[in-house]
Amino acid sequence: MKKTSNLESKSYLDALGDLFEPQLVQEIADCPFVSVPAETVLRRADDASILHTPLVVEGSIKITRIDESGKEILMYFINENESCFLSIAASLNQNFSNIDALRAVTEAETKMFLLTDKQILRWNDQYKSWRAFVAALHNSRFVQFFSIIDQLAFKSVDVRLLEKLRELSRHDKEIHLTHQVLADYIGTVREVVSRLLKNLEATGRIKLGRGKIEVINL
Amino acid sequence: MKKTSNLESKSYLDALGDLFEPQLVQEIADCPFVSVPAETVLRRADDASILHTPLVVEGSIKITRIDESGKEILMYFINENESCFLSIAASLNQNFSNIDALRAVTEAETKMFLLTDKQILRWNDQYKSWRAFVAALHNSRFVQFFSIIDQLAFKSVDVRLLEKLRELSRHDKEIHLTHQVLADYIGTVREVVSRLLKNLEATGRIKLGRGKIEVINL
DNA sequence: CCGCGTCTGTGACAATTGTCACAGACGCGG
DNA sequence: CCGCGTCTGTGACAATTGTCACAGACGCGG
Repeated sequence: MKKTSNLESKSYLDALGDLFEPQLVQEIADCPFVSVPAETVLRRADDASILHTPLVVEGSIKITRIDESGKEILMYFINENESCFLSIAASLNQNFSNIDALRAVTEAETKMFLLTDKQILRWNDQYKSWRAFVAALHNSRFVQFFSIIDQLAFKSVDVRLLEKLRELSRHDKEIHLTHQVLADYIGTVREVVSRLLKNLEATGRIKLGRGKIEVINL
Repeated sequence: MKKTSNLESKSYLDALGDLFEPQLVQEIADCPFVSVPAETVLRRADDASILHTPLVVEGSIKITRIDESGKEILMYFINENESCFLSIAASLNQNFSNIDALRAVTEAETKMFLLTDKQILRWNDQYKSWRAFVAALHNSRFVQFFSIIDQLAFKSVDVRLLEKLRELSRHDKEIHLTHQVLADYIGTVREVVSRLLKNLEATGRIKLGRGKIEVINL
């Protein structure tokens, strides 16, 4: 985690101007700005301490839930111009019941401002744009959680995999993920994913390579 | 749905005084106050329209999610001094992506004030106590959603049933629910619940009756 | 171009969970 | 106290999903 120059953060602040009042952008400018390499573990599953709330301006952070046995499932990503709704919730609620067993890892090189509890609490009273930002963030997460619950409660593993592949292939027909990661995304095990993918390949709907899946027609 | 007298709502307003500023309580007092009998369907799964946001002061509303095939799973309850986080979210976000396939049914006779979008939007800017209320509501739902996802992703049906029984028996050792309702709570089918309950009875951990389960030792 | 860590493939199998089809028990309401 | 709707019990079975064990392929880094 390296602190970078004020100069570098400048362009990101311009982009934040679309979200926040100038005065709030100014306050954000005074926050620590850090850049974190890809694949950095920001929070281990067994470590409930978060010191700062990240406001991500480039890259993304993958948040997964892990149970005692080590089984894992994807919860959501914190993308550009998003923040961590959980640490915001913790900041706004003194008696917040903390959620643990969450793991946070950067997907790519990720740049973010670090906010403190005090700031978040004050901004929530002071800035309408901040409240709108938090409300939108909550919405986005709620929608995702509904979707996860739907998938787990109602869809079989093969459908979950299919829909995940469709989602992933929306931007790029070539998906660069291992079967293990894909299994964690949908809450199953690698062997099952390998088998199902092999089926899809046999029917010509995808093409498999090491560490990648080429989507033909799903 | 019958409108009741201002007199009846009075005592509930006193209780709301613990949550909200006097001025906000006054505003709530001017909202329509209704009483709804038990087992009333407030919102069908296929009906996405909600006209008002309820602020429940007595009773509770069960919110379940239903998929196309009719399979159902319990999401959460709106209890006393709680509101519907989804319709609040919809009120606060013009571009809110609406969640459908949700069903709302009163569990008992339920009394509530009905709030409008406009009020919720204004209160959010105007009253700190309202913002705290909404934040606490969101927290509570997020915690519940995490728990549901955990259960579905990591726990087998028998464990889910066991934990649900433990939860339900916390207040009363006699649980008054049918196997079907219990199955919907944990996202499985009646036959499975019947079988698992029979096993628990065989090992002397519960006692079964028609429409009730007596918890001995779980 | 060798070696080794990672990733993928696959068979055999077990366990879990859901489906179907029915029987019978319960108890409310007349 | 009869009838009927609802609730529960259960067997037989199928399908899905996960487990284990292992083989082999890939490709990076020296």
